[in-house]
Amino acid sequence: MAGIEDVARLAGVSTATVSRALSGKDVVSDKSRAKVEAAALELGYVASHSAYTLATGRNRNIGVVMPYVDRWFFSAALEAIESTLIENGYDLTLYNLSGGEEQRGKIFNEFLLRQRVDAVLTVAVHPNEEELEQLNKMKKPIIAIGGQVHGARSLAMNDHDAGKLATEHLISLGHTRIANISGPEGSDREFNQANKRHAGYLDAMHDAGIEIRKNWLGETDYTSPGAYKVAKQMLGDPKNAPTAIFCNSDEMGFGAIMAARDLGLRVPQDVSVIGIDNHDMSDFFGLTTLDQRVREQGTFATKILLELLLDPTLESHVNVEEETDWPVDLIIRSSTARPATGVR
Amino acid sequence: MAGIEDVARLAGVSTATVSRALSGKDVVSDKSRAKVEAAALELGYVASHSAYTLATGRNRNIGVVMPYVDRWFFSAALEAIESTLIENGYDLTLYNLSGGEEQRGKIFNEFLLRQRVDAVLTVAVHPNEEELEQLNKMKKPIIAIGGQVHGARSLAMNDHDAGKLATEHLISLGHTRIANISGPEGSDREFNQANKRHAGYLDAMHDAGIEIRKNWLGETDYTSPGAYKVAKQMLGDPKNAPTAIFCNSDEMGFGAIMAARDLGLRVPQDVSVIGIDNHDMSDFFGLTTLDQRVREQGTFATKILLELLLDPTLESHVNVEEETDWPVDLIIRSSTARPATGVR
DNA sequence: CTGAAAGCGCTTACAG
DNA sequence: CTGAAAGCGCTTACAG
Repeated sequence: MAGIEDVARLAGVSTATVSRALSGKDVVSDKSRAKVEAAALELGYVASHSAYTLATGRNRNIGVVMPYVDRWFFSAALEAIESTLIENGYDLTLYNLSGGEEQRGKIFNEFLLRQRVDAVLTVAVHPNEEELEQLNKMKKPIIAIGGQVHGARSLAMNDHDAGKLATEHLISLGHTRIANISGPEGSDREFNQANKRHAGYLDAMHDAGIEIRKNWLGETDYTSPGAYKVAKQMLGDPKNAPTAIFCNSDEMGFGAIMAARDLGLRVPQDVSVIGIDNHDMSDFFGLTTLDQRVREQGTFATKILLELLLDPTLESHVNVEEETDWPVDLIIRSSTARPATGVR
Repeated sequence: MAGIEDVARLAGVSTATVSRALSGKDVVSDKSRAKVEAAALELGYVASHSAYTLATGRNRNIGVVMPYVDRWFFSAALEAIESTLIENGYDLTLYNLSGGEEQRGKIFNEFLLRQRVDAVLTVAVHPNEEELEQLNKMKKPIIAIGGQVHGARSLAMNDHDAGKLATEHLISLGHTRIANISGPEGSDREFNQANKRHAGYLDAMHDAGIEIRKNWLGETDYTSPGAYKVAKQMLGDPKNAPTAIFCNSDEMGFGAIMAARDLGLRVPQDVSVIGIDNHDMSDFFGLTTLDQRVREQGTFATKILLELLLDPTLESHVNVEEETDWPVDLIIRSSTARPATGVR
């Protein structure tokens, strides 16, 4: 590999001039610049990144931390983040927390401290105080999407309001027998959005003066098979079957739709189903949902981070608490409709 | 951030001793080691990575290149690769090619040449000769999964044989009216496994002496909605409807199953469906498939790469062509069965 | 077993 | 506009 010395020699200038000409952010005569560019091209010169980093303290690299990468929300966010970074000349170093506590500790106490990243973007990860402090000590800005982080910038939809809105959609259609399939409580790997969405459901029902029956409250993991099982139980109940189900996520919604079908119930004539996410498969299932535009969320957060890194006064406000509510769009498809009158 | 000098001062030794004690691969007296470790712990010292890299030429970082990250196969592979790397103290830098030719050029001609990665793992990406040569010039080993790469190590299932096996499963059940839904030809972003799987289907049919009708040959992108549309056309044909469909991927299989159901056909009584992948949702759909154990593939390839990097004689055989066939398992679920006799 | 010092390959005040 | 040189923070022959 050709080094800066080789280029300097071939161009007949000093390494300082090569550096200045190639970086473009310092004054160099047109003649020198041309010579340097020609030499660099001829030698196929690309500046060594570690030397650049050691000299400048800048990495042009962002660390992305997420609890999973093989689930839709996370991979979609990752795709958008990565594309935005590449466009801006940045690398992306991926850390996933799927390896349990030990792996998590390694990532926060070792990997992120090697000064390999200029900033950290977390997706639905809740760093604890100690972890946050580590990052703060290094003066690395952090931004979170998919959930709020205390003491840092974050960008997320309002889970409570989303749960409420989804439920209100069903109520406005005339449903009163509305169930909710919610997620597991307090997992370490994720924000507890399950409870918030569920709370929104409870509020909407309360505001509408609807009493909730016990069998309308389902809980399972965020998967289709989980929701399938729960929905079948709910819908098969001879006395208390709901006419509509609000699922905490679209993947759960798919399960509910399949459960209804397998019971011979028509969606939406017999059962309405609404989810949250706007998963890539939701259109295929005809699932009404709240679009949280996860890719845009990823792009937006990345751009904020990139701008932050350009700010020369960053030092003074590396991490400030700043919660931005990310708006959601209600997308009506073919899985929700007025309940059949008088039936069931 | 504390540097090596701070640790040396606190421990009362030279920086050389600190380096040796912490790396553990050189002889240091127990006493010195203890002092150094205590000092490092007290100061929260973590070696700067760029300095390490500049001094040693090693990055402890692997570049992973894939055409998508938000599709199941890729995100599942990524998850496995990342976990394996973290366990071994390596970072993962992600490059996705979704931004088109320009982005691809940037990645191969700039990012990968910054000497930021020790090796490259490609997933279903076919570097062209020029790209491969660049990588070779840098003496960076490359390993590919999800498709063969000429001039490098690769690990992939045999797409032709997989297509043949899937078709033979249907034939062995007694089907003769077997359709294939294949992928689009020659996409730049992927290996052309579509044609290979399709060729396997053709061979199996030929070997069994079954003549193929024109409407049994479907082609669409690798998605559920695409396959749904194609399958509906096939199954609705009053004269030539198949009794079984081999789909090039599981996601296509989901579409075919849904299409059959929407036509009032029962799976597998009226129509059998088989896919390839063993997608996370396949169990839920009851889809018979060929499991290509993508996560294991990712882990396996990563370990090969890691071992390669430990080999002191690597220089002499950085990239040699070495194609390993990755075995697949036929997983029979509830979407395939003998055709109903005499019906239709 | 240990330390002084060179060197990795850049960038950037500093001086001209 | 340009060059000589210091410096970024490590590792590792080399000598003792």
